[in-house]
Amino acid sequence: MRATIHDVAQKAGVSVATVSRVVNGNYPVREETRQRVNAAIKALQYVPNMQARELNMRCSSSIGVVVPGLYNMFFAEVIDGIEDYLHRGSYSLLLCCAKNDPRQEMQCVTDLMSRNVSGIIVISPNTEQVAPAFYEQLQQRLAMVFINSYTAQLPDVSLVNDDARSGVRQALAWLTGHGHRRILFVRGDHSDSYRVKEQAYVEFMTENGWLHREDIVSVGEGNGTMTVDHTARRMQSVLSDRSLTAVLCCNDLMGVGVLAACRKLGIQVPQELSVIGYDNISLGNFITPQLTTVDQHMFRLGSRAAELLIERITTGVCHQLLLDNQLVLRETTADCRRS
Amino acid sequence: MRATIHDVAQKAGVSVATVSRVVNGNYPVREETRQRVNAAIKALQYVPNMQARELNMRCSSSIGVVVPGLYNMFFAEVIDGIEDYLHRGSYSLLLCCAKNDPRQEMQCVTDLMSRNVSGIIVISPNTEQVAPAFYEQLQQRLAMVFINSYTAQLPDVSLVNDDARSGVRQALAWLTGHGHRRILFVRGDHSDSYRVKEQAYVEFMTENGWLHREDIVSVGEGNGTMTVDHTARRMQSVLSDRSLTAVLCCNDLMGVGVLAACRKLGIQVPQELSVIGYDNISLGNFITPQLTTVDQHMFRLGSRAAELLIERITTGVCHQLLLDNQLVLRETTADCRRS
DNA sequence: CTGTTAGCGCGTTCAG
DNA sequence: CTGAACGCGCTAACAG
Repeated sequence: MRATIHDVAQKAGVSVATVSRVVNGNYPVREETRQRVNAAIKALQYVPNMQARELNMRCSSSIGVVVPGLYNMFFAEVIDGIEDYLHRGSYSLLLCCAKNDPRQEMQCVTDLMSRNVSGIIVISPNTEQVAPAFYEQLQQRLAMVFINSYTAQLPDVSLVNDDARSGVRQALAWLTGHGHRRILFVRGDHSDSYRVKEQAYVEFMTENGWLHREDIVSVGEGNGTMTVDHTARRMQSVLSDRSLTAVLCCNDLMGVGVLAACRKLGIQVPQELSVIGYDNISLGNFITPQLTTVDQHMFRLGSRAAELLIERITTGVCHQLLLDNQLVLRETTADCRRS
Repeated sequence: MRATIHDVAQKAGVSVATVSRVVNGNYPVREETRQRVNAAIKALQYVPNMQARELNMRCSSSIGVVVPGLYNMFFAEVIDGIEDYLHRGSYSLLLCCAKNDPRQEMQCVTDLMSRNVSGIIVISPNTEQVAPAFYEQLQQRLAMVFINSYTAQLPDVSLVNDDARSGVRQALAWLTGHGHRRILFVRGDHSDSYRVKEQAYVEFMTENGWLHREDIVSVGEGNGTMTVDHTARRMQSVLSDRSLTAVLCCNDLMGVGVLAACRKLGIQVPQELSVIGYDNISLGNFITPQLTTVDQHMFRLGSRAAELLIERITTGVCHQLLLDNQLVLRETTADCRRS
């Protein structure tokens, strides 16, 4: 079937060691021999078997990435960043979808481990739901980086986090600075990041004495095919409370859902209601009115995570990064018209 | 570091062969021995090394997927379908982004090959631009499936194609059936699928004597971050030709770009101009007016491709599938108001 | 400069 | 039912 190093050696009339040397270029080889070997390689279309090489060298150049799903463009953009960085270091990327299910998330990680990846990046891990001991056991045996995980105190896991608290506060500061007081907070289930954002929301609103517990609603699954529709449907009843003048959503999919509901209910955005999303996926740019949102710089989130993973693999050092974000004002926000 | 089969054997006081047998459950092992082995496995947190196993068994349970990029949700949804199918068969997915560049596409394929994948799925391959011999050489040595490739006559490569000709004809039939005659065709560069769609367009328009060669324009890169903006900018001049009454785009990103241009130019959609996209990514549902488009059933495209790849790997048989698609009428299409 | 050899971790004969 | 030995394709000493 596929040519091996032996075939090449035989064809070139040299030993396997010599072939290995010209392939890897790590030891001197006489020019003429090199030529012969290269000719044989070309003739046989020889491609080195990494699997064998890595088995021998006790290392692996593939790394695993676990995502809840690909439906939310957020994940695609983060993966893009990861892939871009890894590719430069000639690592390769093993992708695994956890389907927003903690059980499958663990399964993915073990799968990946058995495939001998040298490290794993988990995007938005469900550390709350996953058996608490699970990641704790693993952290010493496997290099891991979590993106947007806010639960675990795992000293041997690197973290790359969007500064969700700051993002939420920026959004709320803008809204309250423009007169809004009753601000609906829209979150989803099963992700640590929703919890952290809610915390930040509660904190901010409490500080100012504006908290209404009933202004916090969940729309269920926040990253699925149905998120926009579910949100839109859920909002139809919620938004009938016309004392609300603004909405802050945990991601842009929900933001789009809110806008859809407004259209159906005849609520003018931003005149009657301001809406802010979170993430800044391109979608927000394409809709009308364009969605005001908090930019997470998803590509950077991914590439920094890849960077940290490689560092953790090669040096053992790990870091906790808190990346800044930025409120992007577009067309769904305006002064509060009511008092 | 990681426990090996030897460590387990030693701890359990048996031979490596026995451990292998209880792990794989393919040979009889005395119940008591099995228990001892399992205990050792648990104690050592032993995870079999697939890499070694597969090297030994001359097989591989990972398959490669090459995509031009992840920016267009089309690819994410196709990958979703692939991953879903593969996961059931406990295959795993090695992802590689070709960045819309034929050179990198070849690089990706060789990379993946050296990682010993047992097969590769290439989504929207650049068969035109890739060195023609490249895939031809490979087809016997590696199981391959192309998704939406319309060029190559490669007998050993399975194909899963959207019936682009039919999709384009459905769209044009609807438009012309509703009075439209001057229909702009918007395509991008560097993808075989654009060429095929253009062909179908030319064919259809010629049949009816309505072809204007100048009604075919390219917006450059069709799957990038900038596609929507580029399209929008390009359209500003193109759409000044007010004898055009409809636009057919090669994908939804371009469709959204056209809508953006219309908004800027004050062109009423669909009253003054009908717009049809292609793919049916969720985006089209979220914008206003909602985009009429041709649904490619992307998830199915992916899962069928995975299915064919597994079949090709296990039985050697390959197929060429032409999947049907469906015009989805939404809010960007209407009767032609001009004569 | 080059060839020989010993594993990397594992599954699988073949003997017991 | 179990163990010893071989080899998957490759790299890294060690000899020449």
